[in-house]
Amino acid sequence: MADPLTRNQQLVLDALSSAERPQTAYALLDRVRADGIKAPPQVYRALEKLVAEGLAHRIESLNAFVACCHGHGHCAGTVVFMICDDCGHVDEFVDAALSQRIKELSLEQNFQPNKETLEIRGSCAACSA
Amino acid sequence: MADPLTRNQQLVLDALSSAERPQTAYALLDRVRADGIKAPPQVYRALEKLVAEGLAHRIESLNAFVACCHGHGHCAGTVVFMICDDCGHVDEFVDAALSQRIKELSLEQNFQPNKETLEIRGSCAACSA
DNA sequence: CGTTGATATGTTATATCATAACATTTCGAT
DNA sequence: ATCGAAATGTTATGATATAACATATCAACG
Repeated sequence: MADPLTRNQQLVLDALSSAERPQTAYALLDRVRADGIKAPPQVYRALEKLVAEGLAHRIESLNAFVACCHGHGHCAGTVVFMICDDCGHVDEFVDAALSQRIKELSLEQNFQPNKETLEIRGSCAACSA
Repeated sequence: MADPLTRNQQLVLDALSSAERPQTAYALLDRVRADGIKAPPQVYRALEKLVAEGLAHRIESLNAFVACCHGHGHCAGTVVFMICDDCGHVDEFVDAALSQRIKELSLEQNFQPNKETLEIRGSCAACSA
């Protein structure tokens, strides 16, 4: 089910996990160059696997990636990202009511959902205080 | 409030409105070249204004744009896009319950939302039948 | 009018994000 | 040991987006 990570995948995941904020593929490349990774495809391939395994998420509105805060496996429901445009911090939630309403909406439309993206941009509690 | 559109803005909006599917900025550029628009910044500027006015939306997960199906002004609540990955069709909704839950979630976190992105990718009724 | 200031436009160049294509290596299963 | 699948390395290029600056348009004011 969850394949063990290869060297490159682990390096990219470590770089992502140790970052405070979402990282673009090229920012990650800079962080793993010292480990011998030299070109974008190597990073994108690792990210593809990490995202498929649920260990990382792509933030569409930033063209960047974050490590999944749950550390392993897939989340049960639609993942909500709250993204602070001031400090860059991202919080990740799953809300049952929200997930349920999205499922209902899809059903009403006879739409077969495959992947949902929900990103809230704004100011976090600390920055808007 | 709603400024009248300039020539370039109107050209880009027309190109977007007459398209069946989301259009990238470069696809739009191809569609308005005959009208004398020659370079990406001209398209991106027009799009920026159209999105600000609520006449168009950016689909983050596609890096593409659609004309707002309501034709004018801003939508009351979080806009939900259902995007068919088979035929490319996009439907746009606003759902009160969903919008309300997103507002509540933000409040719970003391997060000041500025912009929400909710995109559901999958197969539409026609394509999944 | 004619000037002025704000906004839009035109243009070039370049930054940033992402993948195609193909050669090589690694490694588990037989 | 060999074979095949998967991962990796590498080069090149495609696709998306914006910086920077020059020019033009146009409404408001004296």
